[in-house]
Amino acid sequence: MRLKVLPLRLPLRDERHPQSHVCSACTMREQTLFGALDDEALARIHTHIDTRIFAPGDVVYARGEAGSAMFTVRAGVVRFERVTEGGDRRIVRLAGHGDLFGQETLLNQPYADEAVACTAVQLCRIPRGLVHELGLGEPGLVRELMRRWQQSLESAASWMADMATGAARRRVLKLLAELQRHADDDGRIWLPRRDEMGAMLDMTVETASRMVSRLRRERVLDVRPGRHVRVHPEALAAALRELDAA
Amino acid sequence: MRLKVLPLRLPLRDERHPQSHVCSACTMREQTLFGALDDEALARIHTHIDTRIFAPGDVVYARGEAGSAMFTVRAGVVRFERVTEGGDRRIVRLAGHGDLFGQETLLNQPYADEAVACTAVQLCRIPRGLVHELGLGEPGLVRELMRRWQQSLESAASWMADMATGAARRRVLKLLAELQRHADDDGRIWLPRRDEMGAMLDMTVETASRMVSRLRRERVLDVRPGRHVRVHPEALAAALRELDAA
DNA sequence: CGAGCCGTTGAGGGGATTCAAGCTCAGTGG
DNA sequence: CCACTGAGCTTGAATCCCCTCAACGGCTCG
Repeated sequence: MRLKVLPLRLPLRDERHPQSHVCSACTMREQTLFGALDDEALARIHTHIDTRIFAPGDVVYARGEAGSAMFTVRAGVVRFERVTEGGDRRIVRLAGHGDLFGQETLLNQPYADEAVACTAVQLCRIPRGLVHELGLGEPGLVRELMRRWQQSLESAASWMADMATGAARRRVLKLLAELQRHADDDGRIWLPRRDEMGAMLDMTVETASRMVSRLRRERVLDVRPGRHVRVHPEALAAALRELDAA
Repeated sequence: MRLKVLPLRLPLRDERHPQSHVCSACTMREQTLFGALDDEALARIHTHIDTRIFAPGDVVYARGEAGSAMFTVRAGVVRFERVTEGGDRRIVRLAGHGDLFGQETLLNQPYADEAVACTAVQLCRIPRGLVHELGLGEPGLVRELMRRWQQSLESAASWMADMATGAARRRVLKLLAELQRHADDDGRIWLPRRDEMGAMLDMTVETASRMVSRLRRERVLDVRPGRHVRVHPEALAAALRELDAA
C-alpha cells in the first residue's frame, strides 16, 4: 500500500510560517483535536507540530516508554499491541484516519501499549507541552480531548465484542468489516499478515490462512498481486448476516 | 454478598448540610473525582450528589440511554455489557471500588454499554451539570477526569489481553485474579454465575462449570455455602505460573 | 541459487461445544 | 410438612472446530 501524502496548502517545516498557519491550513483541521480552536487560539501555538512518516512495521513508540507527545493519524493504520505474561503478543485495537492516540502522555504516564504502523502511516506529532501551553483553560480543547478519549474507549470495547467473540470465521469477518472502514480512496484495504491476524483474533496462522483462503474462494475477498486487496461489501454483509441467523 | 455501607461522618440528604460538607467528609474523598478539589471549590457545588444502592442484577443504566449522570463505585462490582448482532451478550469489562463510569454523559452522549450490578453495589451519582457548574476551568478536575478516562481505557485493554486470550483454563484463572482485586474486607470474592462467566470469557456454561469444578478440586477455589467464595492466592499464582511456563 | 519468510494445505489429536440427564436448593402452594 | 417446580450447577458422551505438527510452493534478497 503506497502512502499518499495529504496535501497541505503551506509547506511543513517552513520557518517563515508559524505553526498556526500550518494547522489552520490543514486539510484535516475539522476532524482533528485542534478543529475546535479558532485562529486566534491557534496563533498562540509556538510549539512545533510535525508530520512524521512510518513504514509498515515501524514502531511509533514502545509500551512503557516515557514519551512526551501524542499523535493524530493522517493516513494509514496503526495497531496497539501488548505482550501477555505467557510471552505472546496481542493486538488490542486499531487506529485509523482522524484518530488520536498516546493521550496518556498528557498525564505524564508512560505509553500503555506498543504502537506499530500497519501500513505506511502519516502522523501528526503533538507534543504534550503544546496542550499545556494552550492551557486546559481552553474549554473547546478540553472537550475535544475528552471526546477522543471516549472514542478510544468505545473502540476498545467494540473491538472486544467483535474480535474476541465467537467462532474463527465470525471473528475474521468482523475484522474485515473493520478494515474496510479504513480502506483507502481506491477501496483497497490493508490485509494483515496471517500471524498478525492471529494476534488480533487469538488464533493460529494456519487457521487465519484457512479462513482467508475460504473467503477468497467464496469471492468475499479479492486478493490481487502487489497486496492490492479488495472486499466485496455485499458478499461480506451477506456472510455476516448468515452467521447471525444461525 | 452483603453490602457494607461505607460510613459518612455526616448524614446524606440532610438539608442542613450542603453537598460540599458531605463530599469533604467522604471517606473515599482522596480516591474520587473530587479529591483534587479543595474545600473552597467544593463549597461552590450546589447540585446534589446522592448515594444509590443496587442489588445484584439491577441495571444502573441501559446502553443507548440518554442519561445525565456518571457514577463512582463506593462498594461492590459493576459490569459492562453489550449485545452482539448475533444476539448474545458480552461483558467487556468490570468496575470496582473507586472506579468512575458513565463519563460519556459529559459529552452529551448516550451510555455506550449497559451497566449492571454484579454484587450489592453502592454508587455515588454525579450529575453532569455538576461538572459544568464547576466548569471545565478547574484544572485539577479536568486532569482528574482525564486520568479516569485513561484508567477505563487501560482497564478495557488489559481485559482484552487477559480475558479474551488463550485456552479456557487460562482465561478463568485470569478472571479469578481480577476478581480477587475486588475482594471484600474478609477476602471473599464475587464468583459470577456460570453463564455470566461465559459472557465474560466467551465460553459455554458447561465449560465454565467444568473449569470451576476442577479448580475446586485443585484447592485453588474454596466455595462455601451462602456464596462465600475464597481464592487461595498462592495456589492461583502457582497455576498461572504453570501456564506461562508451558 | 540457496536461504529465509510468508502463505497454504493436509493429517491427526485435543479441547471446547453440543446435547442430554441428573443434581441441589430455594420458593411455592397444597 | 412435604411434594412440586424451576433455576442454576454439574457431569457424561458424542461431535466438531481449532490447534499442532509437518510438508511444500512462491517470493524476495543477499
